[in-house]
Amino acid sequence: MPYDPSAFPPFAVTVDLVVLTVRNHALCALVVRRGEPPFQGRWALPGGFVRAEEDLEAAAARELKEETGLRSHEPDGSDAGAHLEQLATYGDPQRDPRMRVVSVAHLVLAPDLPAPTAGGDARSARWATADSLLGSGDGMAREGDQAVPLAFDHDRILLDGVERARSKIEYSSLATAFCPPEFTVGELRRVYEAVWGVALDPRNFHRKVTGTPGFLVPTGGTTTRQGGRPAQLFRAGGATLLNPPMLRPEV
Amino acid sequence: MPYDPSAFPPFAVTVDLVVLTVRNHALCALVVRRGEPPFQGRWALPGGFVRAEEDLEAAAARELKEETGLRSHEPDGSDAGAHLEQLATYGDPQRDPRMRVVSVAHLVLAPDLPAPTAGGDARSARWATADSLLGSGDGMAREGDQAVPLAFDHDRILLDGVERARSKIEYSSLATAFCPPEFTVGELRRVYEAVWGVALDPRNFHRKVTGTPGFLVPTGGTTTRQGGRPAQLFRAGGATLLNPPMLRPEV
DNA sequence: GAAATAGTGTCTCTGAGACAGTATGAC
DNA sequence: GTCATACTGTCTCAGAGACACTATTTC
Repeated sequence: MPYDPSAFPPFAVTVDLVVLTVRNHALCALVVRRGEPPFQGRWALPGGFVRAEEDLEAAAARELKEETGLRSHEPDGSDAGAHLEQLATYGDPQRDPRMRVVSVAHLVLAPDLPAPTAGGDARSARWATADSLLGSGDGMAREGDQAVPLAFDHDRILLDGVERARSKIEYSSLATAFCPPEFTVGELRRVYEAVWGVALDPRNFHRKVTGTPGFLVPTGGTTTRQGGRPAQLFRAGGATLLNPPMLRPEV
Repeated sequence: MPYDPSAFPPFAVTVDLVVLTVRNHALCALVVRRGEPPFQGRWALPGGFVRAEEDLEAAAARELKEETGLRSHEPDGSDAGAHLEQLATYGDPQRDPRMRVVSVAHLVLAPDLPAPTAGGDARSARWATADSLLGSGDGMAREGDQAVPLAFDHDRILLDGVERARSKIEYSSLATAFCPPEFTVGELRRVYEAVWGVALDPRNFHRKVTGTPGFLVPTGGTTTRQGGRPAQLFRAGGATLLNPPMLRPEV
């Protein structure tokens, strides 16, 4: 097939967002209720069309802002914005019943937030635990007792996003993206426990994270917001790749 | 922006391929010479348009077949095809000077092959070492003594593909995708050495790979094609994730 | 015989996990 | 005081890396 720009099939390109946070010791994802067909009334991942002169990452950052008010991280690392990275691209010809849509999914990791602000085209938005959305592996989202799958192929996209997050906090410092700017070792441990769904030994965890160079930087302050003995406050250090990595138990 | 399929910007969607192999103890990538503008006469990654009713992975497999004659791996793992996986998607509005093109890059890992068959729209195709294409980090492809960058943003795509391959053989059994169906421990070690650009201790490597469950399965045969004492032949075992992982030195 | 590659044994050091014990707050 | 959490120390075991040594081929 010659590379002929005048004869290409028409595609729509969208971005979809897997926005994850940790709330109440559980990994949660942001879902919005669809206001129009297809899948009207069903829950879906936030997202929308890429504009004609817009980069993919810019489109993802714009949708994130519109749906949650969150800013994404600046490349210089200067702000407290959420982490945003490209996840994967989904282009099954049948994934949207109306037309050919290729969606570039992005993964967003954010600290715990107030209730989401439903903006733009979303009738409503909410945080749902990843477990309830992914069900027992049957791809059904639980709403009350009713099992309803997410719209389009968003179950698959969410699963890929959750798995990316679970593996990436092993060898990178990304778990700090789920924490506020200052946090304790115990709070960071609860992030790992929520994302992996396991219990970790607090003593070994403490020794490990404080001993990994560049992971945590003490800020000097302390807090007792978890009760018990005051805990040192830390912020994320400059390291992005952890060496040695954090190991997920029972792999 | 409402999800309105009748008002979307026009996009072209392509697949580009980072096809890697190991030849003469060096990691090599497949490049094709462009026959038309833009970037006429320059080297580029193989690729082409996604067809109207074609899945992204199917388009990548089709382009691979057209440009190299290689079949990609069937999902049931029954054949000896090359490994193919999605890499990332590149959609800078300026990446193609003619129009808005979003390219879904795929990574292909293949055993050493005869000279590539230039098919379809490629004037010619060749294997070039990753080092020569990536230069000293300056993004220039060497041809003789002349430094010529790859077309479009293919330098960036190639770099991402090489980095994916380098990291993925650490924790998966994908290094066997560079080997013929039956291979020796020494041949597998030379794959790691070529991809990582390091020297590994043959004795520790042997103990490690033969001790990792599910990585290698002895076929019973032996070969002396490397000279010296006859070496056992192995084929890839069922394991895809290695536990414990192979560790890249000096990280 | 020399040279080359394959494969085993053994030592040391690092780090993960188990878990005892101490420190410091709220009540 | 009790309770909860933070933090430190110590033990054991697995595995990575260094490297001596043996095995089996070609020349």
